[in-house]
Amino acid sequence: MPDSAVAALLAQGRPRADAQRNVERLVAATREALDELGLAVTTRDIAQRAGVGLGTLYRRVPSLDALLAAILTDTIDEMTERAAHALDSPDAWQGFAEFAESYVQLRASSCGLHDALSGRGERLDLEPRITRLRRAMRQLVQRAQKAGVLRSDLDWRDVPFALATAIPPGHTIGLVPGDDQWRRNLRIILDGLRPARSLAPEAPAAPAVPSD
Amino acid sequence: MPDSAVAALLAQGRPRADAQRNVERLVAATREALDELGLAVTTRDIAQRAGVGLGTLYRRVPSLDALLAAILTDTIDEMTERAAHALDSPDAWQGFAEFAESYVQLRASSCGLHDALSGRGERLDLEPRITRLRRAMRQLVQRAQKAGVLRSDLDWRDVPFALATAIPPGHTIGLVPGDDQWRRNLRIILDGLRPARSLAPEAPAAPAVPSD
DNA sequence: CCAGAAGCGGAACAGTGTGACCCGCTTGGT
DNA sequence: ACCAAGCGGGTCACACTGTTCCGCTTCTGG
Repeated sequence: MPDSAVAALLAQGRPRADAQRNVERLVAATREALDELGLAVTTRDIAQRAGVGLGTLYRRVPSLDALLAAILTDTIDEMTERAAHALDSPDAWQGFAEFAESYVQLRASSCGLHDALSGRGERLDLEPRITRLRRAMRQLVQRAQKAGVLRSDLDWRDVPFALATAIPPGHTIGLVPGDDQWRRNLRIILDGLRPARSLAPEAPAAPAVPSD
Repeated sequence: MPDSAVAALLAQGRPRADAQRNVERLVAATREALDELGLAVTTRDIAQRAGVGLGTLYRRVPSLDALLAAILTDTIDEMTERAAHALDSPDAWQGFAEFAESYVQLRASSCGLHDALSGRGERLDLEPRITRLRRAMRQLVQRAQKAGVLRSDLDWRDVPFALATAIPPGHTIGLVPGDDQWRRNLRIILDGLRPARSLAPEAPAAPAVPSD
């Protein structure tokens, strides 16, 4: 039930057909704007994307924050479900890695979710849902550590941090991240999370290449 | 000459002693506020920290942006100098790793620098200085790759991205990052950047631990 | 087809926070 | 002791926000 919060927010008797259509547009537009703009979305951003006036937005929705909170609640709950599902995987590493991929992908593709999970947006009161997600991720990480497929010299909390940081923070030193930069970062991070593999020799190659 | 831009901005004949003192306070306060608040600093933040009125700020400084740009220019130039210095290290990996550590540390400890290098703050026209830093980092990375001490299956640009992402973006799923979280992340990332070390067996341990 | 209720758009409002300016008072240096 | 240089912070103009309101339009049931 990944849409339950939004459904609850917009519950109403029997709206007119055009009103129903506008509500759907509004929700879609909000998701879109939230993805692109993060928690800095404004009512005008949303109304414009939906091709709708401000009055229409406020007809169905008590406030902007209530709308954002409902959408984010559903998104977070969906992540939690995925984490719980990953616990069922027979392979502890594969379960973890697959979850990590979809977790990072979702965070990378939605600034709004990223903002919410990064502690911005306390005004939305999402802590209870975030707590559920955190617990599920903890189980996933600790299972992998106990199975010996994830470094045990780390606190489990280091793993969520490492995953969260796979998302590029905008540009970097003038370089524009590709849409798949999160995947490239995640590859490095997942490699770094595997148990120490003979800790490569300090300097196996030539000491320095003065050329260039 | 890491203070040249600030010095140039504030150049003046022979200010009165109290005026000179206030300018110094102002610069120190701006650095501090920039570290804590990032590019969102306001004139009031700065004046208050300096224990000075707004009028005093505008006496010496043409605009807030000019002040921020001068300070950030000097900070970026200092990073560039460190990168250039690291190129002199006889050990390509050590030179790279040491630079990486101070680079990430500086970004982690100064929101303002992090903002600037993350592409926020185009209004400040820092591109020329950022370009110099980027070039220096490229040399450092490619030297390490040629020396065989850094994975060669990565584009050099992936490395700045990986380093930039070591900085935790605020909280994560409700967990508060410690002051040294960047160091923990960096450790994972640096391990992931070393050449493939026998790519650990897929699942060396028990398939799953249903306990917990 | 039509009446009237439901719905609509967007101008308007109130609040906040910003950078920048100015001017009556204070202070340092000669 | 004089007075220019310097100071503080009240003030202005503006940008932008969430929300409300109301005259007009559109849907729908009979």
